[in-house]
Amino acid sequence: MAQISLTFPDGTAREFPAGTTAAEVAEGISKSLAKKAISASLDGVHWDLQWPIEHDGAIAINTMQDDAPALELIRHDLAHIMARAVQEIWPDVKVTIGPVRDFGWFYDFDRAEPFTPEDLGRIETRMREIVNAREPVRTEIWERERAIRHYEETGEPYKIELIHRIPGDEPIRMYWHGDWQDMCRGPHLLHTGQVPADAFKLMNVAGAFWLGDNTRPMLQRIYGVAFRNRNDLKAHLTMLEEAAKRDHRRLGREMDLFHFQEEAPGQVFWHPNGWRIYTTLQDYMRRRQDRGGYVEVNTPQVVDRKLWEASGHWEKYQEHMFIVEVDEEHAREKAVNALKPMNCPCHVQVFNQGLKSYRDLPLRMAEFGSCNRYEPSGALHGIMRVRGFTQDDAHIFCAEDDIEVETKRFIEFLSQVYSDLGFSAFKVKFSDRPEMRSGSDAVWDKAEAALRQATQAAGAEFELNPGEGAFYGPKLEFVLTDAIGRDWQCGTLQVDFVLPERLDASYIGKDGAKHRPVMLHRAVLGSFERFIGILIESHAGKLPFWLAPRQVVVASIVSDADDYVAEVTEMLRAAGIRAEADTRNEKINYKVREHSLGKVPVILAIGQREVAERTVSLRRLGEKHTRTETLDTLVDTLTQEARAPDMR
RNA sequence: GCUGCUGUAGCUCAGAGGUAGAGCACUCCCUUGGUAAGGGAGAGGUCGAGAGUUCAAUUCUCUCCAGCAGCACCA
Repeated sequence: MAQISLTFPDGTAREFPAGTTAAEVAEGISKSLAKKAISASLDGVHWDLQWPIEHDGAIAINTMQDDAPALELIRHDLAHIMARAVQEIWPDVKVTIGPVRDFGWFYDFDRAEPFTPEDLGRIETRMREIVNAREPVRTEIWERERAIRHYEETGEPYKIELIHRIPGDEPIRMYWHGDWQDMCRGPHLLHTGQVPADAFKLMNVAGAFWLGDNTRPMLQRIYGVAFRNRNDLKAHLTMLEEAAKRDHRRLGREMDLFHFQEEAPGQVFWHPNGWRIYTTLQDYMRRRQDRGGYVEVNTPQVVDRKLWEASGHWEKYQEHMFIVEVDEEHAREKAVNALKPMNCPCHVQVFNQGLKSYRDLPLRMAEFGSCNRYEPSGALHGIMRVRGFTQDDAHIFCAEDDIEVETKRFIEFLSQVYSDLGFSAFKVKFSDRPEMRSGSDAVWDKAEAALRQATQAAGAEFELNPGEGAFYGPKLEFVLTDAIGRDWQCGTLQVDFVLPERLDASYIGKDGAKHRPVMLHRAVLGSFERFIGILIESHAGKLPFWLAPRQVVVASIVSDADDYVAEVTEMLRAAGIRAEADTRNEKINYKVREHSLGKVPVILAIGQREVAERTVSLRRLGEKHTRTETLDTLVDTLTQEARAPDMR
């Protein structure tokens, strides 16, 4: 029999007969290791202990101490165990797929009746029984035809469809958890008892389209989370509770920032406190932009459909625009307008006024552009995804040769802003051509190459997001994360050779001839609404002093201090601090609690002592101790802190 | 938009086929209290909207609207 050589992590190598399983390799090292083994890593591939090894390679045996493989196996085996439990309870349920994801797994089922919360309890109980029964897991490779015949007999149409989607050269692998069979790539554990019985939990049920395709049937997806031990599970559940407290929708109410109501779904009613954040952020952005070489414009809200037809948006996004029909008595035809869903076509109109020369380029045209989009009802989410919003939008009209330097310049600009606002880490995604698109393949080749090259030149690391580009060009997405780990696109940079063509933008080059400019669509915050949502969640409402809507509350301890409280408040206001007096007939404990919950960064308490000494007792949000300060130092420190990062 | 769930006072929630309750918040009174809830009294609801069943609907049924979770979408 042929021999193979396996190298272990410590560098030693040993010979084994070809076809030896990873379990046998572990056995060969030591009995105790074999007992603890859960899987192997073979040349970086996660390898089932039951799989035979046919070639030389580097091998490591994994135990439950190895985080990544342990969690993957626990979660993946639980997906199968859950599906088995479901089919044991309801034999007519059809199974589909069940991958590992985030902190657990999900499995999609086809069942006529909805799963109820009580059903989840039943499933979970049955799962525990299966785990405690320590049933063996075994695996086989099957002929494609045999697998199809099997699923025809057992009535599993989704599995048959999956088989047809597996490339012809890939083996069809079957797994059994006890007697229950599922087609699966693996790897898996050796028996169900290796899954910790007290470290998983079924979370919720939701609909999900089969194969992610909204023209296919909707299945029921059950989500679960699982960890290596009970404490990790508990920690995760606690984390979710904490995250819920940071939800911007909740904090928006508690801090009195904004509200929504039925009459304007997806549109924000900003309250004074919330609007303060908004305008402070906008003032900051405007200063940054002014200094970043942008010019600011403002363009119409209601624009004739002809412009949207010309830009190509009408064809692709008509369904998602707010249409405004104007029925003029004497007009021969109804005028059909749309609320602008984005600003770019209008910016081209500004660009097109008068002849432009190459000397005018690059022209960086910015607008705090209010847009309206009829977003699908299911997409709305607090102020993060809305139907009315304002972008910190800009279009850079430039020559093709400028793309690289402008991209680099933009990434630097964005990084500066993000770091000012407390986001040092963010993801970058590169999205290339989608199926539905404008422009020839040659133009797309050019645009993608230019953006890719420029991004690499700027030293930005990105992950690829295939097919996710805008219809007119490839894009970079700058992604931030909310309180419970959901990603949101904020900044973006899009290279566009299409719109200038469609809307006939041109400039006179050095050679005296007409040329097409390239447009770079870009936003840093994305929308003020979404970005403020992210800001609130990432700070848990405790915004930095310069952004806090209410910066200081001056609270009286006794009513004899009221006049002095008014004096201090007035003094702070005169210095540009957002200060309020609280002279209500309440105890200081009460006032401290209320304003702490309201996330006011500084509370000044004033009693007889402070009045007599002309000082204040200063308490910062989240801190227990207080300190006494004179009025001069107070105004000094606070005005310092109130300065925006770009003014320091 | 799709699947499921939810909608009762400003907020968080309880409730039952016979036209409603708590805590907090609010108003007033007492209290002048030193850093996360002092005491008392009062006011506050077309039970999301419409239709149906019923002697009677906030409660049951249907439709619509909005919200939540996920999916799909995101120029």
